[in-house]
Amino acid sequence: MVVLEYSDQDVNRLFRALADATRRDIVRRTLVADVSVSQLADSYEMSFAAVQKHVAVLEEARLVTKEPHGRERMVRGNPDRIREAQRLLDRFEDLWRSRIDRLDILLAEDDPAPPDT
Amino acid sequence: MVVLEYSDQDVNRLFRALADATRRDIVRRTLVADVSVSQLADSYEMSFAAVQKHVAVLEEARLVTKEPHGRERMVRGNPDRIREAQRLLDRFEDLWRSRIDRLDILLAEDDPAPPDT
DNA sequence: CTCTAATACAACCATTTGATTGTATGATAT
DNA sequence: ATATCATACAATCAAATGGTTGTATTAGAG
Repeated sequence: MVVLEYSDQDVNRLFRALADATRRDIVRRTLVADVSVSQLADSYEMSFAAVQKHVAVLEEARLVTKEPHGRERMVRGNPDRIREAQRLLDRFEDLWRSRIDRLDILLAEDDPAPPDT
Repeated sequence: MVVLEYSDQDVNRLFRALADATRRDIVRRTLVADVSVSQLADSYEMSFAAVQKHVAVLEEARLVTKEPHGRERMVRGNPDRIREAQRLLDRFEDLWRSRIDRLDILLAEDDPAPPDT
């Protein structure tokens, strides 16, 4: 099994990009269907340039890709990157479970019968 | 089934807290075992106050809790909150899948036989 | 009781972030 | 050919972030 490794910077960018409501909304919309930057800009109460920057942050985080289509850029959500984020969180859960497991072993050891007699 | 709702602010804090390598490391360590703030501070190349602030950010995000134990505060990772983050990401995946499903329906409709004759 | 270790908290500072406006460029439609 | 729409990008700015040092408080050790 291939365990992909991520740099701290990379993971920082990923979670940072998700830490903004407008950006999360952009990701949602572009997972459902391809949308141009200007279509996105129409939806939010901020300047075109501001939306453009949010898209750029998402692109750096690889949560979306942009594809030129004539004079507009279609923004496409990247489901793989969402899954990568999920896998990163899975590792945290694994740590927690390993703690519980070790605790169980300890309890099993000194409660009913001493092990390995 | 209960669908919990989160405010944008709450989700922002959650992902923001995860967007820092030191903080992620603190979460990992405190999921594995309870650790005091000063024990944590010893591990990182920064001041005690800086580590204290990171713990505060994690606490605000509810990724850890602090429990007084004598003169020290034990920091404990909160696995439930990790799971909440995972569930938020699941919803993004759901959107993607719904897109695929709709696409499949479209393809099924006009390819082999027209539906509903 | 006194000293010290662990924490809390305020003030400060540099950098980053999230937004703005303005200007430039490229593709389309008329 | 030209006007316009979609985008890119620079400069600017206020607020938030991530770090520092210094001071105060509190609990435990000697």
